[in-house]
Amino acid sequence: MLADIEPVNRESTAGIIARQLRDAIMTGALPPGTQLGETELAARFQVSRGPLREAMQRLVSEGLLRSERHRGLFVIDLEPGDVYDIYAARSAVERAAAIRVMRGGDRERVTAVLDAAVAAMAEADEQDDPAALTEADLRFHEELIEASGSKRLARMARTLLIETRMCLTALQGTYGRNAQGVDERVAEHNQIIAAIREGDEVAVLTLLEAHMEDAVQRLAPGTSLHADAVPHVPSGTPLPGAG
Amino acid sequence: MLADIEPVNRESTAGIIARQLRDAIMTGALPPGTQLGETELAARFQVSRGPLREAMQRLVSEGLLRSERHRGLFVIDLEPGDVYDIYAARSAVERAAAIRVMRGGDRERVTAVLDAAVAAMAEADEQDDPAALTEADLRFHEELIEASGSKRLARMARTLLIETRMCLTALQGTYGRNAQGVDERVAEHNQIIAAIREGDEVAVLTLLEAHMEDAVQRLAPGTSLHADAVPHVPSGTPLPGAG
DNA sequence: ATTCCTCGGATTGTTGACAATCATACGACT
DNA sequence: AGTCGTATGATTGTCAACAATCCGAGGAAT
Repeated sequence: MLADIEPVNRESTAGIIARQLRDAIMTGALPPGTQLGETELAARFQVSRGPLREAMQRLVSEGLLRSERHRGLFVIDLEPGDVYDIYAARSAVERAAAIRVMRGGDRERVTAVLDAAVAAMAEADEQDDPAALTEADLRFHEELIEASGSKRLARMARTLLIETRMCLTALQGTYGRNAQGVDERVAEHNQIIAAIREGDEVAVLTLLEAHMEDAVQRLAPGTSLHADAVPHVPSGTPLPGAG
Repeated sequence: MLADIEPVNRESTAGIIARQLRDAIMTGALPPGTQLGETELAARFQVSRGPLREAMQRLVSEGLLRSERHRGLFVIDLEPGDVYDIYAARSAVERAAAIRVMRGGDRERVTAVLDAAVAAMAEADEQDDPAALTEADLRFHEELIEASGSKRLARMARTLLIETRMCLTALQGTYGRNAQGVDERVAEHNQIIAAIREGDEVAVLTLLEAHMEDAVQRLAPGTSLHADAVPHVPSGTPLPGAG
């Protein structure tokens, strides 16, 4: 059995660094608005500035970093309108993923994986671990998209889920949204799983859309996915970034 | 009146080169499978290999280039399954964009812009200019997404439209799909515009989905968006790349 | 004839140094 | 006192050289 022994080195340095940077942004180690000093980061990664810059350019094209010439690279600021934008995009991507899963996907395997994610959510809730809860929540959606088998949906979703987590950490201090809606969230996820298991595509899509709508409501009350296109919150007021 | 005079330089070299590379890939100047020699390209852009490599890393993260360590960067090969993947993703993105346009978008302005694109299509058809026809077709969809005002949908669509054009140029020699379906295509676009003008969201979405489905049918007959998840065409058979 | 090994050219990966630009603090002038 | 101009330190942008790896040609051995 010499299966899956092909990956020898085969990952570029830029790719490795880019992944670590994504993690740092996602977890809040690099809060929105932070400038990424090249010298310092390069020293931390133990590489020179060249590979580091290449990695950062990847994140620029993903929209996670914003580039100002001769000034530096900064973690993007999430303005209120972005919350809507992110969830609208996610809604589109996850809908497409769900469709693909329902038509020809291995529904049994999918529901098993998703069940595990929801179980982890409940577990995290019992232990009052909001970080683990968020992680499990996002894993649910990540697995759903992974199950679609679409390279492009997966790539788009990766960035969107990072931004989602950025929103959550940016807003979790503002609103005390802790134990409040978790039962509801778990229930919504379970309903989606049930619909997948039963093969009811319309129900899956409906539940998924409602779930995304609820998520936006929880994060930015009054800002509906179904409201006017770009809900005109006063722009230029970035969400809280660093501590 | 000192409006919109802010953009002085403010675009990184990597950004400029990346844009040109995207164009080259889109137009087929860099066909699928082509290796991008750094020395040669750097000389052509009149820069050193540093900025060029940074630009190429952007395209890697967009999925337009594939990186093989110590071997080089290559334009991605489009396999049959990718045609389906691309159109499924486009369908999701454009659907979301259409929703946003229908809810709070300036429908009058949008329809005007889209009308212009369709007019360009008809014009190109009369003059037997398939390249211009494709360009106008893609412009239609690009404008629709632009009108949604969503940064993220626009970013995702940009890559998808490039890949769409890659598919078209890869297959246009194979199938003689020239004058055959253009009337149908123009008609479909016009129907979408009409539905937008009338404010009939359901009709817009239905027509859009049908339009994407037809597009796949025209490109890869037998491969439906609605068929089994990843239609199992024999993998490892890339679409024709270079001449 | 085929296989294996070795060597040389060519390309990629990485680095440190240099040039250009920006931000800030300080001082001069109105 | 306030504003402008200047100098200095720090950071980014760019480059050319060096190291590591890969690919193909050629030859030797079986």
